[in-house]
Amino acid sequence: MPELPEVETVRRGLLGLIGKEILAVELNRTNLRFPFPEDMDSIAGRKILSVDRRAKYLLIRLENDLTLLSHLGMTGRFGYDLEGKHDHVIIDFVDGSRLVYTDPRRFGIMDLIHGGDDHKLLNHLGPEPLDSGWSGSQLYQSLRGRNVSIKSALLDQKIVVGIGNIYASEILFRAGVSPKRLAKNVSKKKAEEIYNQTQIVLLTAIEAGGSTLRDGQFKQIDGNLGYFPHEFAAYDREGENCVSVECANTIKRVVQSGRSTFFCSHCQR
DNA sequence: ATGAACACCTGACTGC
DNA sequence: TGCAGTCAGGTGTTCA
Ligand SMILES: [Zn+2]
Repeated sequence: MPELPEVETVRRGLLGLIGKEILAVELNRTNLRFPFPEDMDSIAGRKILSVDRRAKYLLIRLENDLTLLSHLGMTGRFGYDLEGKHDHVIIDFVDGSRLVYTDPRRFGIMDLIHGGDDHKLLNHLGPEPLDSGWSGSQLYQSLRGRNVSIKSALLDQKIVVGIGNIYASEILFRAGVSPKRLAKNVSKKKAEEIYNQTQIVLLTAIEAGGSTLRDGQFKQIDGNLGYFPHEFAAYDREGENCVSVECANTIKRVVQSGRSTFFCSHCQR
C-alpha cells in the first residue's frame, strides 16, 4: 500500500526520533523479503541524525556514516506499540522508547548502507515526481516509443518513482487520460496534464496523511489513519457514479499487467 | 531490450 | 463451519 504519500507520511513521523540513541535491535526472524544484514547489530550505540526518502524507500541516517534502508512492501508499517505475531523488528532506544516494524506479508525490506547511498536497490530508480528536476516535457520524453499502457508506464519506477496502483488511477482520472492509452500515444499536452495532476494528487495525499484502505493496514507512526480515500475519484470505486457532474457513467475496473485499474470511459480518453 | 507473467506471503472476504 | 477461490499498497526475477 505504501506509495509515495504513505512513505513520506511515515518519514515525517520518524523525524520525531531524531536525536535518540539506539540501545539494541531485536530481530524476530532472519529475513523479510531478503535476509537481514549480518551486521544489523551495528546500529546499536548510534543516534538517529535524520530521515530521508528516495522513491518508496526510507533512509534512516545514523551516526558514523551508516544508513538503515527500509521499504514497507505492501503491508509494512512502523509504530511505537507491539502489535503481535507480525512484529519482525524492534528497535529499543536508550531513553526507554522503542520503534516496532510490523509487516504481515513480509514484502518489506531492511538493509544497511555503509557510506553514501550506493545500494543496488537505489541505483536504477527514475526521477522524483516532486523534485524540480522533473517536468511534463521530461515525462513526455520518457513515454516516447513505449509500447505499454500509460497506466503501466506510471507504475514503472524507471520512468518516475513513487506512483503505485492507487495514485496511478487517481492521476489518470484527473488528467482525463484513459489508462489503456499507449504511452507512446500520449500527446505533449496530455503529458503536461498528467504531470500537473501528479503534483496535485501526491501533495494533497501527503497533506491527508496518505491512504488507509478498508483493511486498515496503513497507519501513520502515531496510529492515525490516512484520509486521502475521502478524495478518491476512481480507485476502488467500481460501479459507483463518476464524480463529474456532467457524466452519467459509472467507474469501471479492468486488469492491466495483473493489477486492477479504475477509470471512467467517458471522462478519460 | 521490452513487456508480460510469475514469485514472494498472509489475511480478508465471497460463495457454495 | 469449513473450504476453495479471489483479491490486496510492490518489485525482483524469469520467460517469451
Ligand atoms: Zn465520467
